[in-house]
Amino acid sequence: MNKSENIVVWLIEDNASYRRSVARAIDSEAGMICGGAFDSFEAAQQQFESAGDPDVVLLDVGLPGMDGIEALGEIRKLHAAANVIILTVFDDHDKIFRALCAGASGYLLKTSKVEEIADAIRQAREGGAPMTPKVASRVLEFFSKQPAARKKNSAYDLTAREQEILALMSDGLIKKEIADRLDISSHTVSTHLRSIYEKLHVNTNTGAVAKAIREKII
Amino acid sequence: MNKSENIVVWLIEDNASYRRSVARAIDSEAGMICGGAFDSFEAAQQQFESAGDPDVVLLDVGLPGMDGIEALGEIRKLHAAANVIILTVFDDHDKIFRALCAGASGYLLKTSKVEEIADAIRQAREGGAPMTPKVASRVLEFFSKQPAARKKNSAYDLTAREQEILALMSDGLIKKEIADRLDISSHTVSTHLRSIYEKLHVNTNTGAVAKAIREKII
DNA sequence: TCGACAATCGCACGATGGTGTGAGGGACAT
DNA sequence: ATGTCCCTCACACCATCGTGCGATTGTCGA
Repeated sequence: MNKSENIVVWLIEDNASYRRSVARAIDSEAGMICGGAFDSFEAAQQQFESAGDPDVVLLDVGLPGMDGIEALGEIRKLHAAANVIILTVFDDHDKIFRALCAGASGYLLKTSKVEEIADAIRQAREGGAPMTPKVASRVLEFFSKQPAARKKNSAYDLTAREQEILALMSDGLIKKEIADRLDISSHTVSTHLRSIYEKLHVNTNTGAVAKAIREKII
Repeated sequence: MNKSENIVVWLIEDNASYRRSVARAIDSEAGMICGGAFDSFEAAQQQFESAGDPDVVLLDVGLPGMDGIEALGEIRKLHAAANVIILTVFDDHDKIFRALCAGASGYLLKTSKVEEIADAIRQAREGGAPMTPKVASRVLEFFSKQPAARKKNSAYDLTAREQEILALMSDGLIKKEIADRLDISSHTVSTHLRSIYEKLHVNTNTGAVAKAIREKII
């Protein structure tokens, strides 16, 4: 966050009048300030060093030039701490899905009232996921189409702790890191892994990870 | 929706005092009414015919008796039109994920203020997905771990040999076994793995295997 | 012809992992 | 109360791995 209490918001939007309108709405809101308004990602990019760091970026994914989703990826790389909220007219499944996968913190349609944008910015800073109802329903739809809500654990009878450790190892962590993360001894991790290997009928870390991911145990 | 303008809310929650507190908050809110407050799903079930139909159901997944997620499924079957909002103390990944897959319209933690519950009910009726920030961040996390978007499609530029070795390691083979299988020296396997790790930006065998499988490189 | 690169092989070091063996405490059901 | 899990921790031995530092081939395009 910023040293001041204000949330610094950047706006990347090619439509000049809409951009001004949103920028004004943000500035008139207490607790936040529009620190930059750009008509393309490239324009914003040049300011990333000179103009301080944004807390929140409002991004249109229908930008000319670079594809909006790629821009999102770039922003995330340049600025992992910033929350990126998509603000666009597109509500198709693919754009929404790709944006969320690329690390968007929220997804608003331009049908939203400008006053609601301020709320969304605050929500995003609190770890929330501000979404227009229409977008939210598509996200829920995605989950409800997920098959079977994941059955227990495919007959391997892993305990909760074992699954936890297996999951961490499948993220590439080594024993010591897992031990630190769970705040237990690395010897204990070894003991759990021993049980996991036995239950999965493998005898290497790679074998366990492969089986875990392939059979969707984790 | 109901013929009246009021949103009819049912509450299934075993803690009596919390139940009363929430019921009161709903009734005191304009535009909605608590049409039923039950301490278990079974109790609610008996009223499903006699007591009219709820528009929204607030459901605790930590109920005694039937598992909350199963109850959610039952409610969805008996009442496809109702929005079910989970209201619980549990914020673990598994419960959230299973609830959303089972068709929940929202997921609130009991740390929420009772006043926020009314907002959530309205959001749900508008097709939104009311979620406590903590829950929302877990949902986002889920998407950001989806490989779909970041697949520039094998943008990792692995050579054929590297892919071959990565595939074998993802089957649980160790270096020596891979060397034997390919009829090359284990040192050579080491060299290839070195390149693989560099290209995938990992530094452990498990990390490489996890990335390989999840991003469908192999 | 020359450089870039893939594929092969080697050695050595320290770090990490797998496994045998052992143990204590807590939760829970018979 | 007794036994059965689960989780926890410990030590030791050896295998395996990650990596820095080499090296020699062959292919392929510039």
